[in-house]
Amino acid sequence: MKLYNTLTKQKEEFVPLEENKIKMYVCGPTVYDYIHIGNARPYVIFDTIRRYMEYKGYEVTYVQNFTDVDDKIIKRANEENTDMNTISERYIKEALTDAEGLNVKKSTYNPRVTQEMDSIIDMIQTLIDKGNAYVVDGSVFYDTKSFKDYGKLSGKNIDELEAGARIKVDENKKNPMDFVLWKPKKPGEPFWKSPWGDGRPGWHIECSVMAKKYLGDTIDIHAGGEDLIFPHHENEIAQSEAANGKQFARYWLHNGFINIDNEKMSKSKGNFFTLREIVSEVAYDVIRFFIVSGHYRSPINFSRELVYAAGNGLDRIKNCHKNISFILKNAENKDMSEEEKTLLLNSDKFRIMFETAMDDDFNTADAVTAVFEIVKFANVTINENSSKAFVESILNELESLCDILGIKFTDVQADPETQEIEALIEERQLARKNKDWAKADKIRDELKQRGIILEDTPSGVRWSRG
RNA sequence: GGCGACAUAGCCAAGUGGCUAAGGCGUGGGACUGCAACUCCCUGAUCCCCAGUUCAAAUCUGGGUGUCGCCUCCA
Repeated sequence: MKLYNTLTKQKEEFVPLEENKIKMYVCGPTVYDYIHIGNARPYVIFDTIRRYMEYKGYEVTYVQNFTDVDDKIIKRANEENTDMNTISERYIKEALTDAEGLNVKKSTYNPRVTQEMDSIIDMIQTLIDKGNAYVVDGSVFYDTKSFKDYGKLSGKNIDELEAGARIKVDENKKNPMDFVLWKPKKPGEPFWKSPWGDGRPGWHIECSVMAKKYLGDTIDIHAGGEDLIFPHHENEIAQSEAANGKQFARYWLHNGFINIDNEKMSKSKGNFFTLREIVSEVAYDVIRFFIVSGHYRSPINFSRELVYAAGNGLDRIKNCHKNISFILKNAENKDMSEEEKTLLLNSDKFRIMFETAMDDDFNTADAVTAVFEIVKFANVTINENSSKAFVESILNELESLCDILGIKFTDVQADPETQEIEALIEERQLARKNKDWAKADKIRDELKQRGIILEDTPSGVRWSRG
């Protein structure tokens, strides 16, 4: 398994620290609103990577934080005349709902900044003790000059950064590139007690702390959006490696951005969408399929047209699953024919194709192609005369690979409505037998009004909720 | 200004030296169907431009053009 490591800027063979175990940390959202469409990409991509690693037999400890202390959350709380916790609780819940909708597996841990204050204060104190941080008037700053590897992830040179610094310089800083670890409280804002006075932590320290607490000093994989490379991840390295005296993360993975109609999504451009807004028009699984259809490091463009095209492609996969599931129900329990045995032997190539793609830096676009190849294979080879064992085998293969990509298939469950629908289908079949096309079409149209799609096949009527 | 990414069919998107350049969406034609739907068959590329390296280049090198990102606590 090879993956592209931002730290070394090349694809490397993946070797975990501990055999068969993977410690993975993914930077999570700041919970001041519903997660946006851009947040959906790391959710889906790193979940897919996790699923693939688990499929390969690794035991993955997956940590994704929630940033629940932040200016934006405080601002939102003030706007709604409530407190920060109310806002963050609400949007953590909503983010988890969206994650579930996207079929993202639950994290092993979802730590929150507000619940890790003691550990945060401890690490800041360690940095001060080691001479990597300094206190000025209730603020604590990281001294970037004290960490000789500063810039190794982003490829930036600290002197050039200073020369080109466009940020307004805090006069308390020794150095423009120094960043805040602890900031003093402001009137009306939430605060915690610390040795340097009441205040709250800076943004970067939280991830260093939570990664250490839940995964240890050195972790296998640290992931997030590409915009986090600098300064967030660069600063995490500076904090963790200075405090712990060990390498922080062995592999750094970064996903590319989602653009909207070829433009960067931003509130000022008015092209900012929450996932919830999108989902009112396009299903979660279509969004997920859209995301895995491209390579995770490339930018992808989001537009109505492209998402609908992805939805059509996904329908092709779902139709295949529906069709062969339907055939399986009535398939004869007989020995596989010689032809089927030969075909089945050949079908191994799809799994190999899939794994080859995923082993090469998680090339989900090619993995999707492998799925389409199975779909084609199934559509061509499976029919009403196929043996049960053969159909079952292909179905399992399809489900297994789709599961890694997080594509799930919902069965038509037996419910109170089902009986009625099936009675109507019976009635229509009778009408068709009598060549009463008008009546048959009327029933089909009525069911369609209710979102029920009928399809006549050689082995009976197949129906589904559209 | 500093650092970096990308440019493949109408659209999306793999492929990083070597058979006829994957796959999907869409278009058009055909088969199947009572009509549909699903499905199947057929249909598509001077690989941004120029020069170079090589027996061989979409793939490597140089130059050009174009698009974009980070350097602003935005994934």
